[in-house]
Amino acid sequence: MEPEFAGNVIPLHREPTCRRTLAVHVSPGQALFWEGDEARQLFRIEAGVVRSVNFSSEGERQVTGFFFPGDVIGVPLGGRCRYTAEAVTEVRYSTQGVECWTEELRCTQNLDDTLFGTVRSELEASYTRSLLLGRQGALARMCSFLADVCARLGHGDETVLPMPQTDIAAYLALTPETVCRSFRKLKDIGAVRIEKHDCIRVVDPGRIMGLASH
Amino acid sequence: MEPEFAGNVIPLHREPTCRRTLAVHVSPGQALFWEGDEARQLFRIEAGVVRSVNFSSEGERQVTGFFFPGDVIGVPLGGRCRYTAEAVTEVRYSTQGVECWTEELRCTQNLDDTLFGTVRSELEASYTRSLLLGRQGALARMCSFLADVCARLGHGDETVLPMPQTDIAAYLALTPETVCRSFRKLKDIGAVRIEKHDCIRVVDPGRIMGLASH
DNA sequence: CGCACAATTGATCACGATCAAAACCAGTGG
DNA sequence: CCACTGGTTTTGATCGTGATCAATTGTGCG
Repeated sequence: MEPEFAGNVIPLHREPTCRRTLAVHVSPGQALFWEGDEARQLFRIEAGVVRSVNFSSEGERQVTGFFFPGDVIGVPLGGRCRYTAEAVTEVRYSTQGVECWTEELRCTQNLDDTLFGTVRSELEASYTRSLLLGRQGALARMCSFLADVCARLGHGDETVLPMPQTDIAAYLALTPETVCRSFRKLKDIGAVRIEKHDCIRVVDPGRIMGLASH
Repeated sequence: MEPEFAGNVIPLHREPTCRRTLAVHVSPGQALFWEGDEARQLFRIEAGVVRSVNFSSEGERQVTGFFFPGDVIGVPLGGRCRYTAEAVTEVRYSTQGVECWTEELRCTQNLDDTLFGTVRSELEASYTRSLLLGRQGALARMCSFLADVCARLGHGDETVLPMPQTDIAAYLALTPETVCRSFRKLKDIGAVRIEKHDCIRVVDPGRIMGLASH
């Protein structure tokens, strides 16, 4: 696209030519992009929680990942979005054109940071869930999940889960009933506290991690 | 040609400076690399089947993916190998240093092909398994898996499964017994044929795909 | 208040895990 | 060629967990 670099050379360390869109807002339930869309931009989550959702051919819904502030999603692997990204909470995000990103890739010195720093969110997501669902036992899955979320949010010792139990169920391939009952067990042990029916606080991550190993 | 690019430009379409190692062989059960190793090279599978294996903290074994000729594995996401790669059958592969790969990335015109063409194998692997394990019902999981393997191997209509049932079980988070019984059902239906106790042939992919949707 | 939806609790049931044992197969050595 | 061994597959019987069905409570919101 740049006329001054004809044919076979490209600049190194050039300033990015396109800029980042700041402060876009979406409300809970709304989508940032849809499965099958052409992937034209990267989405960087600035605030809030996003879930990735996939529908099987039969209309069966799966939540395949959760994304938090700092995560970058929408990487064009194969040119298309592989899932629908929905806001779980109120969300603020910024976007960046893919051309801009690939250009950055070319210009950067340290590919490892630029490339995998941004792509990592999505990759870790399927990787993590794949391992999670490999565990058998509802409680073990729950605890692995909770440990992971606490680690990623990193709000010190106590963490309030930012997503509803139905989403957790869809993510762990369990029913809402089973998720609820598992939370009850954890409450009885004293690993979590359930305040206001909707707001679950993890108070003993250590205990959780112990149960995760089963 | 070379000296005129001083400082801030690099040539495009330059010939790679490092070459590919050809024709390395490993026998069934042997590892190409280990989980936790520093990722120093890419492995391109030329012949045979490779499985990726992860051990949880408790020593629980999970097969997280299968890789076939043409697939490239060992991409340094985060600098380290995230799994152990074991040969399922007799395997022939070639390697390429990561520096060489990142250099290619810089030189290439079409990032999409170069970058995601090589990285895709691993990504698709966790992505696919994540969705697979999300399905409930042993038979649905089995059939989704079989459909996927047939599609990737693409040996026309009939496909002979190149991995033992124990590996399939570890991949689908099922027991060998359950996998065996599922195969029996598929045999009774006429979707697969079991020849020689060890060698399973998929004869009706259409039927399989129907059952996959459940 | 009334509506819609998430969370909760209980009762029942089915599926897949588990335990146990036999059959099958490949490789090795007598 | 046959006996022996180790690993995978197969089959059967039992058990436990999580799905399912059903109903109530809780919660946010117009």
